[in-house]
Amino acid sequence: MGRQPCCDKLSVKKGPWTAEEDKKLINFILTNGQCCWRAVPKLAGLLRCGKSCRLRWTNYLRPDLKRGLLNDAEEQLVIDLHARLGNRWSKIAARLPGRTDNEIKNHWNTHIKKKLTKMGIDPVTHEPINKPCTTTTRAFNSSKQTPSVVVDHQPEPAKTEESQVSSEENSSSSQPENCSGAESNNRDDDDPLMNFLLEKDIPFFDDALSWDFPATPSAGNSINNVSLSSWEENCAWLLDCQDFGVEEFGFGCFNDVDMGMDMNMNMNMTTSSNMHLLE
DNA sequence: AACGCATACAACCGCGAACGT
DNA sequence: CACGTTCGCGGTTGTATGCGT
Repeated sequence: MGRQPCCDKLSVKKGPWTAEEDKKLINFILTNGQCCWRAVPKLAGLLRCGKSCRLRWTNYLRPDLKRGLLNDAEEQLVIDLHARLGNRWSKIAARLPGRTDNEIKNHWNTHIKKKLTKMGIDPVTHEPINKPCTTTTRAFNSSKQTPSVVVDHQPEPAKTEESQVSSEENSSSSQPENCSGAESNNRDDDDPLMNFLLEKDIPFFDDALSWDFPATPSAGNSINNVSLSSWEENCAWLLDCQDFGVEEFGFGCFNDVDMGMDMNMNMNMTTSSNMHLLE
């Protein structure tokens, strides 16, 4: 039947987004909400394809994104989850509030892979390097850096792995790259912490405290000095948003609580790329 | 200062799943 | 149930920036 191109390639702009485009997209999404990405560019007056708009929004412009490098807790969590889920970045990202799959994927490829390799651990299989691939697979114990051995009892995909994750995520054809597809069997059911983590879509690591509506901006900073590097900048960003209609942006949720502390959480758009919005 | 290489990350592409008709 | 459309995901690429020589 042939796939219809997601957009008319000829009339679509590609490459880095400009501040103007960002403004248009933010303005549109916050005014109208996320609906039918295919229609967004037209309605927002952008010469981009819907796909590109969605990506830009979800990976970069969403106000609830954290910015900055993953902290140790997050990084360890990514490793743990990767050991269990493989390259299912979206699933991993779902456990890290404010982080995107793209961000985690990039961080994995640029930082964690190397780190694990240095530690003598194969970042793909999470097994010690130079160890031949066997039916025994390793997974990180959730609370420790050292890998814990989990015996792969049999090749048949055991349905005993943790319930939700397995049923939901094993349906994916993309098994982790672990040898002989053993990944699906290395979910240590006995690990209550990981079971909990994988069952709940709620923040649980230390840094998630920053999502608990810190009482004051300073309190927020003390909790999360990665993402809250510049509260003033966040304020400035939001104020700038007002210039192009943030009143209608639909941040109604912010009315309930102190604006400043909410921006700590939701407006962590402090990278230089975002700051171009201030210009 | 200039060049080349390495690194980090934003963005693109293609595929498959989900959904609607 | 078949087909078409849209969306989301994961892999990959392109480019800006940093660093060493």
